Amino acid sequence: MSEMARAPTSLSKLDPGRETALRELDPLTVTKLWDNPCWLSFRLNFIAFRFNDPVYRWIETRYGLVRPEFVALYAVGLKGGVAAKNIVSSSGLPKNTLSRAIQKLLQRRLLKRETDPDDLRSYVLALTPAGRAIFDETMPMMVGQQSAMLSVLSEAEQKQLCELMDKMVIASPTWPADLETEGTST
Amino acid sequence: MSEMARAPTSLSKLDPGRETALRELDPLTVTKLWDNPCWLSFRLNFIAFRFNDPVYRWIETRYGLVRPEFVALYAVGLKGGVAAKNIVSSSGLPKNTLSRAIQKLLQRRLLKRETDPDDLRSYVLALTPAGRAIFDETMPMMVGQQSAMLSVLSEAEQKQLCELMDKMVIASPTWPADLETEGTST
DNA sequence: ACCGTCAAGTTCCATATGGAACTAAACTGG
DNA sequence: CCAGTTTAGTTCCATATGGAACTTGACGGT
Repeated sequence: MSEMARAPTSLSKLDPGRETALRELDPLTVTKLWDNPCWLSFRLNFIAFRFNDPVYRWIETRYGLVRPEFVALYAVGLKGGVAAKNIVSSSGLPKNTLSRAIQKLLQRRLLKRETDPDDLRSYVLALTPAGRAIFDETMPMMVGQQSAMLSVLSEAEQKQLCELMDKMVIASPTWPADLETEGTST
Repeated sequence: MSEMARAPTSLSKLDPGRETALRELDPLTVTKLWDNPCWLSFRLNFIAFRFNDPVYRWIETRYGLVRPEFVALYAVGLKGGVAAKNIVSSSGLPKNTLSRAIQKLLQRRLLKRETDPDDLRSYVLALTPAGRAIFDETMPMMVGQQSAMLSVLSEAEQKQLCELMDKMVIASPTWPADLETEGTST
């Protein structure tokens, strides 16, 4: 009961040089890192937040694009010809939120679309030159932030990290997407 | 210009057995994984979402606790005696959102607090037995989801992943938190 | 001891968000 | 080829969200 599970990396194993850096972190953060049975979730959310927060703030102040809008623009930038449903299922954002985001991008002429001849309910999306310009301008900033965050890892470690996360994403279709009320009894 | 950076793991290197699982993923997801200069961000957000979404839905339907409320409850459960500011800085949620969440938990007698004698502006938080009960019930479910997600990795790989993310979190105080308008010119 | 600055939490308010109902098109099968 | 069901995208509406201003207490210098 009072014996709480720990993350696979316990604090004691880290070289003491790092402990200086630790003083920068809130004590609760330290607990969430090393005295937390849910170590994965915390690390994911923490690191993702440190990327998303500055990046999306920059984009919003610079272009007036709110997060779901930029998600849509970025997705279309990566792969032209996609439909809203693809962006929904790859981003996890609700479809009405994305619908609105796309409307806004259409109004601002950053995106254009035409009905998909194979499915008249659906639209094929593409960036306008103005949209492409934003995509091209934001990319270096995002890559820069990513590099800064990864700079503490060696090349080999970065590759490892990428591969480990790959495996997880690939396995993701097998994960439970709904937890109903199972498990707690017994 | 049309030559786009790729993630450290290119698709071709993966054993073809996995390609079956890939068919489950939206084509745009596949692009975001392997034709995306920002591979880190996408993987982080994707995996985090696959954890957060089912877990928080379960908690909300079962206990009527919304996400920031559970974040607060979980934080106090991990480390009693913390203050709201600690939860703010470890979670990244805005402080007014957490203020409200804590109010709600106080009303529902899941949390109690008393003014910190050392700083009269601040409160020391603790779980009530009812709050502790929820904490104890949710933990196995969360750990279960985590295990399911990690099950594709070997023990050694899980440890690696944890350590790599550790390094990043520890280095996080050195990352830029604000991107101002620098970089894009030259 | 006093004044300016900063920090912890709260309150206000405009707006983003997401569930649910809706429209229109596409499959399904008798 | 016509009901019944599913899917893409939109609209409605109640509510969560987060920026900014505010209150009260701490802290630093003179």
